Order: sequence, then structure tokens, then C-alpha cells
Amino acid sequence: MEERSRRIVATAIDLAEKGGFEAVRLRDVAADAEVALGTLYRRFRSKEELLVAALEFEVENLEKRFSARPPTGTDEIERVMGFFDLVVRGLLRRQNLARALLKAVSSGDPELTQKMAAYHARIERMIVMALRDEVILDAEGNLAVLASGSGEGQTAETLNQVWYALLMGWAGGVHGQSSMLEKMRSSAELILRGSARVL
Amino acid sequence: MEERSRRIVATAIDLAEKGGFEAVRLRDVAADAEVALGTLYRRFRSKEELLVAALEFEVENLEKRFSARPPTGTDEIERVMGFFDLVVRGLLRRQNLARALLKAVSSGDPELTQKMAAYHARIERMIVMALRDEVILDAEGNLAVLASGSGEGQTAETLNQVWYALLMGWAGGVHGQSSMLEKMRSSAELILRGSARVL
DNA sequence: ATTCGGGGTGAAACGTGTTTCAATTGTGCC
DNA sequence: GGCACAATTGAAACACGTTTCACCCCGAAT
Repeated sequence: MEERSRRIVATAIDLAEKGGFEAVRLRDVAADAEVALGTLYRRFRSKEELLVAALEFEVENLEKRFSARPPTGTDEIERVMGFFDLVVRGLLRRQNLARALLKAVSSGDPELTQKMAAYHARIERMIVMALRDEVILDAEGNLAVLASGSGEGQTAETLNQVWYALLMGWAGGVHGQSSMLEKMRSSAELILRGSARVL
Repeated sequence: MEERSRRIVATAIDLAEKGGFEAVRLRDVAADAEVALGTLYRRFRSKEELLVAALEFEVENLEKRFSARPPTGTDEIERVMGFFDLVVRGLLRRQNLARALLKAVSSGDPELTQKMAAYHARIERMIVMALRDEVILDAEGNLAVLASGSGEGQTAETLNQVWYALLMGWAGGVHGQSSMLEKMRSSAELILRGSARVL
């Protein structure tokens, strides 16, 4: 990403951290990033697209933390929950930012379809690796793209669906972090019990 | 609900059906419902709240259709999928409306926490009844509130989480109706396999 | 019948996302 | 150096959610 864009995204993250979605006023972003409003709009078609770029940045961070300290645990459930714990630790520290990014990703903007799909794919990839208890990197040291299709893929997809729904619920205040994790564990137990059947 | 409010909500649904979330311009809603803008804002604190009221109305409809023709099927998966088919048939005919309501419900507005929770509870209730193959009505002929806590409740909650995530994905264009249903079936098979374990 | 109070009304104003445009700046190419 | 062309800038304008306010109307209490 080009320097100017990076600065814009960084500024957006800053503001979102401080005051959430509404605090990311594009005039302020432009001013703080020392860029004209028109430039911001040349790089990002909308506020949502800008925040989704911020999400990509944060997911990259998550992936780095994930490869640096992959979740440990003797069974699938513990490793998967280890992953979700990792995510929640990130949310905990920057709740305003997290909510802002979730709001952007859930905006339903058709322009963002591709990026939403990519986001989910990246989360699923980490879930699969947690299930396998094996982090696979490519030549550049990033998480490798996995062959898809196995039962693991289905399990990971389902776990991710549940996780996404719970994040939305958390963002909307339906439940707090701890109850979100408890619910995730309950659902994960159910799902993994189902997947254990097919061996 | 009072007559004026009813008219406002009906107008909002009309406009949403025609042009989705953005087409619900509150000035237009007020004009079409023959009400001053201030009145609209006295009844509904925000556009989201208005659309969530519309959602409540539509869920009531869904519940009526559900009690009138409960999903049939010899096993849990078929009945549960019957329920989701029912929902999708509703979506199919009014995609703009559906997307608008989903956008409102996923806005993450803290004012709506309560209503979001209630919405999920109602969907879960129908899922439980589909699992049980038994529609339970209260004295007024509405769906009865169920005692919670059983394994069924957990299963329904997990199914609902998956369903919600898939709806969001559909709204954002990540997948179409048919692929949404296929994914729902795959996840439901996994989940129900897990729940079958605990008897 | 008069008064009172709470909605309702109409219109204007505000904030912020988004668009537009003329003028300026920068950059690669001759 | 000078040119062509694209990106950047600054400022204004627009759209729409939301707020405000002065005024009006109606039904209940006196």
C-alpha cells in the first residue's frame, strides 16, 4: 500500500480507537492524515471501504500473533478456543475500534463483497490450522493458503459462522466478551462433537 | 401499536421493498404516511429503530406462516431446513426489504440491543419447535414462550447463529439464496450430528 | 367555557458522508 | 527545459439523518 493510503488508514484506526465508528469523520481523517478530502475519496470509495482496509490491516496483525504463538491445547476444542481467546484479547484492548470495524464489515455494501469473503477466508484458515494443530507458512512467512474441501473445511466454516454471529451480538451489546466466549465454547463443543463422528 | 405508528411502519416497508435501505428516506416516509417529520421522530428514535419495528412486523408474519404450515419432515434436519426454506421464500419475494431490515438489525446500535435479543429469541423458538416437530401456541394463538435450558435450546441457538451469519453473507452478496441454503444444510448436518450424541 | 398540557406541524438549521470543479502540483517523457 | 497527463488540493455544494423551535390543535380537568 502506498504511503498516503497507509497514513489515511492509520489515522482512521486512531480515530476509531478513540471514539468508534462515528468518530471517524472523514473530514477529520483527511485533515489528520494531511491529505485533501478528494484524495481520501480517490483511494477509498466510502467510509466503509476505508474501515475495511483498516480491518485488513488488523487481520494481518492477528495472523502475525497467531503464527508467533499458535494456540496450544491437547484437543481441538481447546485449540480452537485458544484462537478465539486470542481474538478477544485484541478486541478487549480496543473495543471502539473493534465495533467500528465490525460495523463497516456488516454494512452489506455490495462493493465490499469480495473483501468480506476474503476476511472470512482468512479467519477460517486460522481455524483450520488450530484444528490441525499445525501452522503452515508460505515462502514469505505468511499463513499459507490451504487446499479446501475436507471435513475440516466444513467444520471451520461452521465455527466461523457462529463466531461471526457472536461478534455481531457483542458489537450490539447483546452479550459481553465473557458470555460471547462461553457461547462460543458451547457451540464449538456441539459442532466438534458432530465433526468427530465422521472419521 | 397506534394507528399513526402503524402507518409509518407500513410506509417504511413499502419504500424498502421498492428501493432498499437508502430508499427509506425519512422525509419521504413522513410525507407518504402523511405525518410530520417530528412525529416520526417522536415515535421512532432513528431510521434503524423504525426498520427494526418493520422487522418485528415481518417476524410476526413469519410466525403466522410458521404456525399455519409448520415444516414437515421425518427427521430434525428436514424440519429445520423446512423452516429456513420458509424464511427464504419470504426473502426471495422482497429482497430489497430483507436487505434493508438486515442492515438495520446489524447496525450495532446500542439502543436496539433489547430488540435484537428478542428477534433472535423468536427465531430460536421456531427452530426449537421445528426440532421437536410440535408447534406450541399460547392462549391467544401465538407461539408460546418455551422453557429454556435443554440441549435443544443449545442446538437451536447454534443453528440460529449460523443462520444469522449466512443471512449477513447473503445481504452482502457473498452468496446467493441457494448457496446460502446449501451452506445452512451442511452446517445443520454437522450441528445435529453433534446434538444427536447427547441423548 | 376556559385553561392547560401534550402531541402534532412546518420549516429551518445542523452534521457528516459524498460529489464536483477549477486551479495547482508533480512526474515521466521528449 | 518544456509538455502532457494524472493526482492533489481547497472549497463549495448536495443529500439525508437528525434536531430544534415557534406555533397550533385537541381533549381533559377545573
